[in-house]
Amino acid sequence: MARTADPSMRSAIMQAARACFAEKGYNATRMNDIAVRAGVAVGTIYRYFKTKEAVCGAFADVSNERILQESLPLLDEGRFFVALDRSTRMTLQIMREELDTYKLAYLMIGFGPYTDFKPSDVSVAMLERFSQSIRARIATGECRPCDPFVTLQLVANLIERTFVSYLLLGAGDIGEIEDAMISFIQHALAVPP
Amino acid sequence: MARTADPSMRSAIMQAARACFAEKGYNATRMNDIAVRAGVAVGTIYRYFKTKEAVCGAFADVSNERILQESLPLLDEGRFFVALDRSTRMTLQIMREELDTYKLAYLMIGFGPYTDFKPSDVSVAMLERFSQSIRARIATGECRPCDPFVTLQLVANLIERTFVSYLLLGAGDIGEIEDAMISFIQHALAVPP
Amino acid sequence: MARTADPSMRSAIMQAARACFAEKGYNATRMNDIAVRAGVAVGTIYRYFKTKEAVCGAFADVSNERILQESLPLLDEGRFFVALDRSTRMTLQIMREELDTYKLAYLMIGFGPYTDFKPSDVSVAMLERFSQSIRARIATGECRPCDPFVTLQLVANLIERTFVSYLLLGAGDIGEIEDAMISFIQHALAVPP
Amino acid sequence: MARTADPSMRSAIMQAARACFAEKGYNATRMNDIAVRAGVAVGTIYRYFKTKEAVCGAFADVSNERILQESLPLLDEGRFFVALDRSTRMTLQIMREELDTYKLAYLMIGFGPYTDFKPSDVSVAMLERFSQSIRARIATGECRPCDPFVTLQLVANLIERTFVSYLLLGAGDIGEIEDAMISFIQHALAVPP
DNA sequence: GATGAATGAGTCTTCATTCAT
DNA sequence: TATGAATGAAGACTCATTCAT
Repeated sequence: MARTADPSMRSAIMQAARACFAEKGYNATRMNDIAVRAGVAVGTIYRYFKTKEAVCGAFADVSNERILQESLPLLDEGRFFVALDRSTRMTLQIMREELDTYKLAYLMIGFGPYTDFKPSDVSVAMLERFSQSIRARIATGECRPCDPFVTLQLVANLIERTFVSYLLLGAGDIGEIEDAMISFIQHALAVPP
Repeated sequence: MARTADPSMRSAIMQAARACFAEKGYNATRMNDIAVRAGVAVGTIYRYFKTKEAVCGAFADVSNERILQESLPLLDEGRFFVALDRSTRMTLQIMREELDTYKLAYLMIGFGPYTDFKPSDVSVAMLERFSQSIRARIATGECRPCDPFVTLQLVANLIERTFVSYLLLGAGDIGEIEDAMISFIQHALAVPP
Repeated sequence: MARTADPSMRSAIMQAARACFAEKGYNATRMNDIAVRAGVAVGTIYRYFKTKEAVCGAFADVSNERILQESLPLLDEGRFFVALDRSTRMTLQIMREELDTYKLAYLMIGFGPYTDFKPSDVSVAMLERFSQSIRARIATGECRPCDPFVTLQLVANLIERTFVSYLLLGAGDIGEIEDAMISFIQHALAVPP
Repeated sequence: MARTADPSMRSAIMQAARACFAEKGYNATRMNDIAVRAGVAVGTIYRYFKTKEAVCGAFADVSNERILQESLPLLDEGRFFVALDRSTRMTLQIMREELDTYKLAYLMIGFGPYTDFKPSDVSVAMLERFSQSIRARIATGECRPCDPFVTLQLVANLIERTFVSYLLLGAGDIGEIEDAMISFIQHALAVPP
């Protein structure tokens, strides 16, 4: 048999690409940069991705899995007003840790004609899972009546854009306005205690 | 060299560039595309802009002047709860009309290393002007106590990101969630009537 | 290294290569195409041939054996005028059946610097064998006096080039001009009956 | 006005390309080789030709104009038997002088899938012009009855292929068999004097 | 000043070849 | 021995920029 295909190679290349794109942007990243960083030859990248664009495109459904797994449960625990606080903080924490992923996602917005960009299924799934949590809180009267799906989009937009302003676009340390943002969300959603 | 002679030609080139960038993205736009659209020769662009990046950079201070002129006054008129509604709707309307401008602003995010991007002075000026309006509402007790500047950033982020999702990224017609967003903002800021 | 082990594999590879080259030309044929067609792995080709050029080079002595075996005897049978007809028709028939072989031979002409191409020994041998046949016909007075070797080259050139025009280059069905060609050769060589 | 387009540049590039292709073959010729030989930059070639293949393709209707202008008239002068001699010698002389052109034409045969190759209009036109000459000779009884168009194809094939064997493929000096070829053609066509 | 033909450095991509398994 | 994943040199092509007119 031949040298066996290393199943981790595709993701190793993606990880290298993510780092390069996040560091220098799509344009300034050379296929060779990715290859060097991944510790493979240029040609190898092309066994796994048809073009440079395809490498970037592979990040389209960048996973929000961690937010789903770690932030969501917090939304169900304890009083809603407090749960919003905890869940939001955890979300920001995860985003901070996955900085490159979010840099990349934003990078991709500017990447081509906008029509190419579609919110990934994962995000929609995430919103739907969160929706159930909100629905329950509405039922208990802790959350003001609203369309949970739409409202969660608004919250997600708010968090994401603020995160981007601060951590990606260098407006400062997000910690400075974290409290204000949480308070904003709490008042927008929760019936004050 | 730059800012030479005919200032109307400079802005004609910028307008052509904005349209091209918005249509195809920065990467896919050729200097020649801009030239053709502007009805000039490629060489001419170089009398007004040093490089292609410089053409894009000229949009950095993309004007929020209309929002300042048209949305802000509405925030001061009538009851705060209602004023928020009117002002937000007007803001969205302006953004809809200036679609290319916002496309471009988002395009620039993905443009290069993120550190290059700085929120424009105009935006800061805008937030400061709005802040005074909020401060007055806090004084009258119509707005819950908060740091006006930070809070307005949050509102701006929420509106902008939601606008982008819907109008630029094609998630649907923003009209569908306009009411929900306004309600969200009202509850986040205003002491309910 | 070369001519290793299984000789049937070597010829299987050559057959696959011939088909590929004839179909797509030398340039457009990938080593992988040949491998797939031969049902072996790319690496295997390299156990039998040092390089891609070597695969092509192996066709240099493309066999004219069939023409020798099947067309030549016809040239000796019966009256020369008629023999020319039968022998030429048989030659064309064989060429038709060995289309790929001739495609390949022509392909090789365009292959590299022309100096690389040498008429194969087999062809020379063929011409020499035919020469004897012609010499005999000159002796009987059926063929006009000429240098048999040179004259046969001319006949071969005529047949080959015409065959190529019609069957390879798609000028039409060679049957349309087969009679004219035979008549042409008959008049050029034979003393009319 | 800008630097004016040099109308001779396209043909200068083609001439350089012809020389390179004839010298090293299509494969071994680099776009840069052509550029250097033509005394232009690589990019300039691409203003006149879309691809490397296109440069080669531009030779498809390589002109037989000289043969038409210089060999044809000889076919009408004097007795047919002699005219065939003179016309053929002139044709070979022209081909000798236009060696690169013919090298290229043969090179192109091996270039791609054969179906792409079409005899150029010029060639067909040439055959048709020659046909009239032959028709006249048939009328006078100097040429044996035949389909002039088809027969001329045969003659052209014979000359071309023999020329290629000798001058391009290095079988020797065509002068060695020139007499034999002319005699061959004379007997094939002309009623002996 | 305006033009647009020419430039050529820079990069993505290909694919013959190698070699660990 | 056969395999085919990995390699990386090599080259076609692009396109921002220049500059002769």
